Amino acid sequence: MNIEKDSCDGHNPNPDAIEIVRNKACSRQIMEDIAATFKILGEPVRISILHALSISTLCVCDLAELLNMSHSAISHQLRILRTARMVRCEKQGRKAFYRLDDDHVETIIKTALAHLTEDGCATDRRNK
Amino acid sequence: MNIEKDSCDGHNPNPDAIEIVRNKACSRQIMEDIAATFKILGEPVRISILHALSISTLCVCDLAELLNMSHSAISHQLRILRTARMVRCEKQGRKAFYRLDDDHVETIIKTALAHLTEDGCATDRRNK
DNA sequence: TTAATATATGAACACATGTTCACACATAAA
DNA sequence: TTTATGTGTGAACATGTGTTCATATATTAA
Repeated sequence: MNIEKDSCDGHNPNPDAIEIVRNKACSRQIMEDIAATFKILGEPVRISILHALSISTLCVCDLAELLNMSHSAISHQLRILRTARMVRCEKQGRKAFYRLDDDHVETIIKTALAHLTEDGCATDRRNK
Repeated sequence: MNIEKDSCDGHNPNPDAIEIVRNKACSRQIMEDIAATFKILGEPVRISILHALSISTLCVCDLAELLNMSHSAISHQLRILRTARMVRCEKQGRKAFYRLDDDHVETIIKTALAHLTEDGCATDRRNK
């Protein structure tokens, strides 16, 4: 099949390579789900919260104290993490104690941390 | 040490739990580096680009064709991925062929994908 | 009951960021 | 050289999002 300039005006994409990728491509929905997960992990505050909760169960005011943030801001972030099923909430009296929902998130974070620290990329990339 | 209401106006954080977390806490810089990595992975377009490049080396117009985006938009995204050392560029003539820089990123994405698909969380979470 | 505590949440604001547009730059063909 | 091709990039715009503020809800103490 001699496709050369069909859909591209002036550009010559490689139809074979494109076909190979198309056949192995995941659905757009999967891509968006993966990205949504990473987007939630893409805020330092949320990473700090998850890291703290991986060490100990904490309530909102513990986290506010630890991260030097307002209770409102912490609560907003916890809501996002709750909706994403990354943390779980258990009420005791008027306090709400949070902990990680499962081990998956911690695994992902540790993988990324290993990626950043093992080969010294963290400092290199900071100076770009 | 009877710390009870020193720095918190009206709230009673648990000083023991906070101390435990503080002792194991990573630096803020590490948190920001981790979050920065995830933030880059937090866009569907970039995930799609990385996924495509994990299958085959591709040039800008291949990616534009595949993802149905403008060459400019693709180029902008590739710049971000280049700066983060997630993709590498090799020029051949007037074309620029891109591929993944190393295996770390692919590993992280596959971990997240496994996390989303293994227990059917992807569909559950979409309906929140 | 009333007052205080602990958390949750909607609105508004400020800021960050992805795409588009225009154009610049580099390379190959004519 | 001129022309076409392939990519890179700055500016502007629109959109998304995190924090603050105010307020609401729920629980405990007095």
